Amino acid sequence: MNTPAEANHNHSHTSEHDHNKCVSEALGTAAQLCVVRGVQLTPIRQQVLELIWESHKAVKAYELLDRLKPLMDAAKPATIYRALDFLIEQGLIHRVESLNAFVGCNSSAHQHEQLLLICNNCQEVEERSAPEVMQALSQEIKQADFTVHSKAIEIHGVCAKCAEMTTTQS
Amino acid sequence: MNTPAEANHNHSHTSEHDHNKCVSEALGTAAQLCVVRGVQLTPIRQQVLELIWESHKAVKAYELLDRLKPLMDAAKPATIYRALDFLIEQGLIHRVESLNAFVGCNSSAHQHEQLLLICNNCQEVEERSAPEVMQALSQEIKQADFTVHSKAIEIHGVCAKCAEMTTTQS
DNA sequence: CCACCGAATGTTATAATATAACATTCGGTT
DNA sequence: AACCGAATGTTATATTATAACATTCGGTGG
Repeated sequence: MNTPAEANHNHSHTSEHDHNKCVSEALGTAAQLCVVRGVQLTPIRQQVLELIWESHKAVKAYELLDRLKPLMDAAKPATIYRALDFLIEQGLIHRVESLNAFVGCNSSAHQHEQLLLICNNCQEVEERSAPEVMQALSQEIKQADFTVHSKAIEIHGVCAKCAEMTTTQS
Repeated sequence: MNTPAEANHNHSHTSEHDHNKCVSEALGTAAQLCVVRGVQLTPIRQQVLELIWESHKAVKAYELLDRLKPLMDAAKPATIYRALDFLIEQGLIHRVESLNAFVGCNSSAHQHEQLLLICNNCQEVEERSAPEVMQALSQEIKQADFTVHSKAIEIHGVCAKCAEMTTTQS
């Protein structure tokens, strides 16, 4: 029932990782978590999650909308934003604040507050749990006598792959 | 020449710090830095910086626009966004990515990449240089073989002052 | 002096992102 | 069958941001 739809993703490292596995794991975990939590991963929500997972790039809401429309004629902005709200609440995706965009979360079951390494060249986002950073951060926040609700740690730059490509090719 | 305009800011800790000093220091430093760098802190830019410094809260672009209009009749969105672009380039303000808003930077002369503690209750933003965090972050980023261009580290929650108020008052 | 240049600003229009508000559907209960 | 709440449908609009071209203005060189 997890749509076959292998398809024509042209993400940059087709050769380097089994993206179908990424997707099926993400969807499988999401389904499990929702059952456990007693919340509904409806067809719309599942579809949006699947669209987000088509790549490891951050995706814009209206880009998702454009991609959803052919599949669901009734899709409107609210359709997307509601699905995104749900997926974020459930920790299944990250909102990338510095891009107003969204990306799948690999570790939705464990934790959701991670470092995001955002490549300005290929747009891919790498999550890192970075325990040392989080530890130092907790210390700092405690010193400031601040009560945390949420964290956004977003690093922009160039990923290893792109750095290599540009130094090699130029 | 640094407008006297003491005025009716109703920021939350009038009694606790000399805000006029904050403002005059910020404007003074900005003026110096711009001279040194050979860039122009024009009247518009200075005015916008001053408006941002009216409080320690993050301010929205269109809110600034509304406040600028009475002072400069020609003000339009582009007026504000251009001034903001300049101030950000010069490190004189921070863009708060998670709020699409802006706040003065206290340490424009030294460094610009800081931790922002954003109070969801009073909207005030505290900058912290957090050297241990930054150190751990550099390590982590190096391990990921990632080349940094910029960092946004934004923590949302409740500041000490607001936490005290709510526990005391309720 | 004046022709020109670049930086800043003025001006109009529109793109891109996001939410509000109310109507409808639909499965599950009473 | 009547009702309920969660999800979705639908229309409208608010909010944030940029594009594109015109104008101003201080300085520089002819």
